[in-house]
Amino acid sequence: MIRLSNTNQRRIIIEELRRIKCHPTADELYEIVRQRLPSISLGTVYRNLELLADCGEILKLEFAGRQRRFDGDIRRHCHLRCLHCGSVEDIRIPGVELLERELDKFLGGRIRAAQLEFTGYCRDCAAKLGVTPSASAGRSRASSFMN
Amino acid sequence: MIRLSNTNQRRIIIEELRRIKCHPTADELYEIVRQRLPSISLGTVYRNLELLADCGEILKLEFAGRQRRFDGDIRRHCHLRCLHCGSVEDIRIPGVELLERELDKFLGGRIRAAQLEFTGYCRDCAAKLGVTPSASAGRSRASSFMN
DNA sequence: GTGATTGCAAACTATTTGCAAGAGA
DNA sequence: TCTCTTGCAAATAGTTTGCAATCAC
Repeated sequence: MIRLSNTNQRRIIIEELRRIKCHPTADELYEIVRQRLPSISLGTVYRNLELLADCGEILKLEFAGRQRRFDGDIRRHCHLRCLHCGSVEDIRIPGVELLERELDKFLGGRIRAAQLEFTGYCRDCAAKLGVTPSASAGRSRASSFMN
Repeated sequence: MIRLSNTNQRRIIIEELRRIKCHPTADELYEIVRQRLPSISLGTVYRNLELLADCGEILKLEFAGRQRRFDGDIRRHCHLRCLHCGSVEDIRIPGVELLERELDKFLGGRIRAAQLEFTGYCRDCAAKLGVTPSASAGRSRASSFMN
């Protein structure tokens, strides 16, 4: 694994990405980091996010929308992408660990990773738009994990 | 559902996308369509692909930060995205139907869709790069579906 | 005829890159 | 010291948009 030198910029980028619980785009993170390091440039943020993702320090989320997003939490978990605002939310679904273990069995050879992704509505948009579990009735299990 | 008028450009775009079995980008499809309709513009291809995806006639494959791809086959299936060349390949994995049925149980409420995506190497790149099933040994099931 | 669609070109957005100056080991 | 990294700005890549002309119904 590549050893990255410990610059102020890089350290603060990691710190802020780990601290916030959302999944910011490069420019969102740039604005956040700028509050601690006003002279940092957007290019530096992009370069570091790329490097850090290559090293496995952070996660690059490419499945979603137009803009790339980043996640400071590299533990395996699922994401829900909002169809309305494009945000990405961590999602815990009971029983999904079993599915993931099944998925892992497919890894090997040409396949290096498998991911489980969900699309729907984030908490905020669901509330604003009046999305309710009854919107797709008949799938009663759904309501058990949505809150 | 929106009713789209039947223009020559639109018809040929759908026909060609359904005919080819890969997952072209807008400009790849533009080049293909141009062989039948030399005066078509790239903008028209973009506009139609967007509309057709909105209508559910085709599938839009979005990977943030890279090029969008389109799929004329809207039946449920998995994709393998190549880490080397960025191409997207349909992938058939025995047993995946069971996983998908399990995934469907999560749908409802805020969650509208679940998808299973794989990353790794396409057939061509795997051959070129010498990627072999033994690359991640110990996961013996893997070789059973890779060819 | 009227609204939808087209070709063209310019605009826009996200991301990457070249380069000289500066920081880290 | 010497390489890696930074800030800046320009470049690039992919996509979207405005507009006048044209087409489908």
